[in-house]
Amino acid sequence: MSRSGHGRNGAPTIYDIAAVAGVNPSTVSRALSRPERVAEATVARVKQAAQSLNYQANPIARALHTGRLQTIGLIVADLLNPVYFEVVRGAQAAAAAGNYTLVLAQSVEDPEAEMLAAQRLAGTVDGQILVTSRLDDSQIRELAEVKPVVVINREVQGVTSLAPEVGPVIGEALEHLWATGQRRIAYLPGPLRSWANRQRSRALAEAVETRGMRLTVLDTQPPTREGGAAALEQVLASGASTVFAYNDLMAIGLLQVCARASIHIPEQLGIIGFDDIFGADFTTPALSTVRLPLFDCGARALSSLIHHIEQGEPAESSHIPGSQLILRGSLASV
Amino acid sequence: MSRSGHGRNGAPTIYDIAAVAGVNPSTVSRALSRPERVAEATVARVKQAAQSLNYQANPIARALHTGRLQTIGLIVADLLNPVYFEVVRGAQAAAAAGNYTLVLAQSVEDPEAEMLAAQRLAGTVDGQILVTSRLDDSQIRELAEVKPVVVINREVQGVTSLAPEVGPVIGEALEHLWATGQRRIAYLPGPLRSWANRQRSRALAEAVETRGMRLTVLDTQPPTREGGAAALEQVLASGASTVFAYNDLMAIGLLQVCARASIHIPEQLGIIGFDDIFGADFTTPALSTVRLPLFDCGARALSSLIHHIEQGEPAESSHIPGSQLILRGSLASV
DNA sequence: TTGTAGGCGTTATCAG
DNA sequence: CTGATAACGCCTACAA
Repeated sequence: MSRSGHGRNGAPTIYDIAAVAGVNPSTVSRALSRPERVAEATVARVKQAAQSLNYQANPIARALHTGRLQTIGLIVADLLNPVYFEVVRGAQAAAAAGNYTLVLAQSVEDPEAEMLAAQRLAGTVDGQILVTSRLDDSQIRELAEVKPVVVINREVQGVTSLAPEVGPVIGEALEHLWATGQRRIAYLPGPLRSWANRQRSRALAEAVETRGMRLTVLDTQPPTREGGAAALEQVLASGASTVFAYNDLMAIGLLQVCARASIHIPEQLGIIGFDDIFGADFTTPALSTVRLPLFDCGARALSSLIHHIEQGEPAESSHIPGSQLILRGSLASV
Repeated sequence: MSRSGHGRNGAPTIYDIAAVAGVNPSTVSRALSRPERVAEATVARVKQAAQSLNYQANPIARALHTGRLQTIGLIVADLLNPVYFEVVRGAQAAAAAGNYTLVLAQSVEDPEAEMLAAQRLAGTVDGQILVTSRLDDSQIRELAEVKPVVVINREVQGVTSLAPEVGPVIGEALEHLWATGQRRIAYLPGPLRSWANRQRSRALAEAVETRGMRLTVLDTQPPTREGGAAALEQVLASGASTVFAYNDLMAIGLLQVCARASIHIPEQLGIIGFDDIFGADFTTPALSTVRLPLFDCGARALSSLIHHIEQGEPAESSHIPGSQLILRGSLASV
């Protein structure tokens, strides 16, 4: 049977190489993937032939057998949100290093779309990373039963969970505020159902308490500039001298509305956000913020996943250190 | 031969469905992919069985035969550059709509890395999109011979090329400048080898000429904030009253260094950039800029690619309309 | 060390 | 309309 003669797409196959090198196709396969089990001379001839034909192994055919395509799916809620891009970059870097390819999908902030995307992806990838997932714990576990899964910015029992560590850096921020005479803090929350919001809110409450400062938790707002701007009135009413916003977008919205209302930052009101998004230092004054180790989260998620895929056992959950307090003009300096 | 009994990974196959539904596996395949060629009753039974087994077709096995994995590769030079966000989003949206999955890769601004990524990807994807590619025309054509390719922000003979249209909007910008009394314009170029830089530079020169204004082309600078800041001296020396920067990053760098030098924007110097990147309106004054239809470019690239893949013939190259002049505080108003 | 002979899960061709 | 059966390209026992 002539199995040779180029595949559908015209690409050469191991059969073509076999013909050129004068050996059996299976020998070609071996020579290429396990050269130590083939005579040196044969390996040389095969490699030569492969080179001359410009051979590239067909990953799909390989995957059909091994079950692995060397791809990892990354699902983020919203590609527009610059916060996620550092995660993507970190993951991309680690993927390239481990010889994996990243497959990107977007959930559009919609749990159903996210589940759909995840299930579709599950067939094509060797593992998945969910960033700030909107899914239920049970849905996530369901996905994790099929293929290895790592979640970022979330904690799910039984699934490798990675999140930036925020306790220490929030403590550091409060030390700074204390040193500059601030005693009354307000927290402007984001989506109450968000795990990150709860994490930040809780850590802040704790840190404030241990220092004997006063915390006012404002009403929740959408995690956007508009949301931040909308909070102005309540911020002023709270009597707080510094506002911690759930994220930089809200902080910037608040900062800009203050400028329009001629409220001086940081003299009359200090503002600090989370994320250190791109552009956080474009504002006047530049925004102080907590920079999270998002690149590391992405990279770590990937290596955890690769570990799981290749070793067969899930990696441990952990809090990723490396959060930094970024002091800029929106907070008074010592 | 018992072909049934769940695949390697435990997932049910068409053999399992066949057993449950009491038909031949090939009938299952047909009932699922071409129901019109199978008796209604049979289709119903098969679908029922599939549902009850929670069957999901294995895309890899399908791809082995059809040669298509329903995936499209997107290679960008640098994921950190927010300019690309919109392209990615547009592509992602169109991909989802066309039932394709986006595979993302990064070239790290390095032609060799880009070629490597493209070649690796070529095996797994049905087509590729190169954004602001650093490759030679010949290398791109080489890739295009294997799988369909679309390039964005570039023009390559023989390959579908998509780029934002900039002529009209630059004309519009100059009308505005003219109306506010500006006559002497400077252009602060980005990388001279960049196709986008040449496109912008040429369109600007043409538009200035037809209006009898004066254009000074400054020395090239890196396309970063630092590059923009570094140009200050030359900007002042040029005597221009308005600077067109190659991109927003440079424009913002220039704007910020002006603030430090107490040069009033826009009274003493008008500044306008390209891209309308995230954060362009965070500055004081907010940056005027030319917003490019990047989302559309991404979406269009995808539909062109899908057309090519499914119809077998390449789509036409075109300039994508929809560029907008965004007037903010960094230019004087009429 | 190398060749033979399946098998991976699906689709497509060809009879029946 | 449905059932065999042969690819798709690669991998891997097993046999030689």
